[in-house]
Amino acid sequence: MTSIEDVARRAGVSPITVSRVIRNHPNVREETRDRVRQAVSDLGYVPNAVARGLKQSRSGLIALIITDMVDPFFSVVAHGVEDAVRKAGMMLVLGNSDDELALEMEYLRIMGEHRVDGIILVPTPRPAEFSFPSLPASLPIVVLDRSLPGIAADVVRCDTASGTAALCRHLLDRGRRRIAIVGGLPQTLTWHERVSGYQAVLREAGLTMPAEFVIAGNYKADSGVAAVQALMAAAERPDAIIAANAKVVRGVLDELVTLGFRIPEDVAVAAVDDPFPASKFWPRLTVVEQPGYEMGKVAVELLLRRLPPTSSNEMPREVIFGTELRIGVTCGETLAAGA
Amino acid sequence: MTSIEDVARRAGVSPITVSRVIRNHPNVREETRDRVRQAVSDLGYVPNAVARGLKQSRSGLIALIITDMVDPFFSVVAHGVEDAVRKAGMMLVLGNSDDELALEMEYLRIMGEHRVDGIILVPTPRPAEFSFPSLPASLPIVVLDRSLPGIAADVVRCDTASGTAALCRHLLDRGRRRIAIVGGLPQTLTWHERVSGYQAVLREAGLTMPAEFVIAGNYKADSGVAAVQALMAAAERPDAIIAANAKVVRGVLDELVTLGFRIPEDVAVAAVDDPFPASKFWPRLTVVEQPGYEMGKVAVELLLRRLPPTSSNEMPREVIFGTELRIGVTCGETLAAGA
DNA sequence: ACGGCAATTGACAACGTTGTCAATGACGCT
DNA sequence: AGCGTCATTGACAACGTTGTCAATTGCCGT
Repeated sequence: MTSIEDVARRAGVSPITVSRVIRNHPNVREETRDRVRQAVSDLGYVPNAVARGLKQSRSGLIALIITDMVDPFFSVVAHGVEDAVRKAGMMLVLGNSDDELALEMEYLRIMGEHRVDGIILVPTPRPAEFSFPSLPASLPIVVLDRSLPGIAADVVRCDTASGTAALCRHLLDRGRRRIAIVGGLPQTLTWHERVSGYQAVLREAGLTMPAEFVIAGNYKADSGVAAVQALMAAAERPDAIIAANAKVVRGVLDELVTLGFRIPEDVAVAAVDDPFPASKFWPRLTVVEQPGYEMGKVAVELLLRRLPPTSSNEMPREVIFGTELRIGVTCGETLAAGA
Repeated sequence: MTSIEDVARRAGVSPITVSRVIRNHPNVREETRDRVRQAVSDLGYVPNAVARGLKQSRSGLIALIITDMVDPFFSVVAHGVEDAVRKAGMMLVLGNSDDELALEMEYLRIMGEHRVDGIILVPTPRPAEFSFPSLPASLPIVVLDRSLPGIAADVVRCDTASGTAALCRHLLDRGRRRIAIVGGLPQTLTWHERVSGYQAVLREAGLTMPAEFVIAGNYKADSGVAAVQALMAAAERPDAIIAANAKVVRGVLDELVTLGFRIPEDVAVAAVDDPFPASKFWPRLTVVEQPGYEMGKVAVELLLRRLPPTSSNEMPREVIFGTELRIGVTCGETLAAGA
């Protein structure tokens, strides 16, 4: 591999001068600059960011660890992160934890070893006593979408409690009276929020649902399938189902169709996150949308503030976004009140 | 940052011995090994992969450059790549070119500078005379999904010609006689393939479509919207539309609904790629699916073969996958033959 | 002509790791 | 006892870059 020294030799200057030309330092004579540029191009020299990273103790890498890169929500988040990282002149390193703690730990370790300059993490739930792997001290972390108690980190998330509440109110408005909520991963902040939003609205409306109408899962399609099977096999069936995210709603819809139920005549379906984002689609689901792209972008901005040379030591900051209700056709016409 | 030397000092050994312990070299006495491990843990030492990378001339990074990370197909491809890369003990660096040549070039440059060990590239179309940016020599590249003439690289792609042909035949079977195909990016191999599959079947069936029934685009939703507007404003409307990918079909469906057309009564809709993968969904689109996950996985395998120490110098290899037709409800009942 | 200043260029060392080779000691074999 | 072999450990240098500081040059004003 040709190095800066080869270029220097060819241009008849010292390696340092080559380095200056590459980094556009002002103090190089125009003529020297040209000579170096010529040598660079003659030799096909490509600067070595690894060596530079070693010398400067900054790798130029930003890590993103998400739980499910195929989930439309996280895929949009990742896009927001990618754009912002690139605009900052850095590179994105992506890890998919699949909501497995061991994998997340593995990634944190590897990324620490690679000296990424910062980490954006969607943490998977962990036992309270669980300790963080040894990371390079002062490696800034931004927690995204969920919470991670005991770590002093900036947080970016979305108020899905009020979003779910809006969904729930919409269903009540449409005359639904037996509403279930399904599919979120227990011990995640996001599932907890969604359930509280749901419960708050029902309490407000003076309604009580059977405990079996709240069914946790794993935020994946099979949770939706299993939940529908359980719900529709019971004596008292729901007339509406709120799915906890875009993948769960897929399972819910699938299984309802498979079992022969009509949507929305028999059961209304709504979801947090849009399985088919930014589209009116046909036929359109009723959903609340989180601003995933923005969330990713802001996470990067928070991270960059913590980086040298401007590295700020402010208190951790929490940025909370709102959601947007998008009404589709899966919640049906108004039914006669009272189920 | 604590370094291997600090650990060595604390354990009363030389840095090399610490290095051996970390890398599990066999030739270290058990007692020494323990002492070093203790020191590592006492000091919270994290090995520096940047320094190691510099010394060994391998970064442990694999780069993936895709054209649209939010597209369901590429998002699944990326997942396949991520899994395989992790299992190989490396890290994934992700770039999104947005089908812009300048961005792709920028990424290739940065990734070259970072000395990634290999690149998986979905190339965006480029003028024939366009030259590749100067990359470190011998940096292996695998071309994914499309083609990149003039580069000796392994290729992984999918035979969407036959897939599109199957879709087209299915539509003919259902009685459709005026079939349009829309939305692919001109000059991409994939769009070219899809159009040829379509044309081959029509030729076979002795049918001729107006030239306006083939409408290129940019593989994004707005291509679908624009195509529908053009098609449905014409005197002779199609009775079926094949969308070139998952995002285009979204635009197609949206715009058809917006304009008041019924699916499939007025127009059948089919697509290459599933906007909502691995689901029976409701209501189900008729699509041909590409095995994105497998494609990503195989791309990594091809790349790894080219890496030291086993680095193979075999001729470039091309792996071509097949597609699977999944029949949904958007192609409707059989119509009377003859439009 | 001379001191002072800015522009330009370079020497040296260091970032943290590991490949190569050598040194040391222990052990078994003849 | 003398030899070779193996396990264990370390010294040195190098990977490619850049921060720090110093040296050189040219030019200005007085």
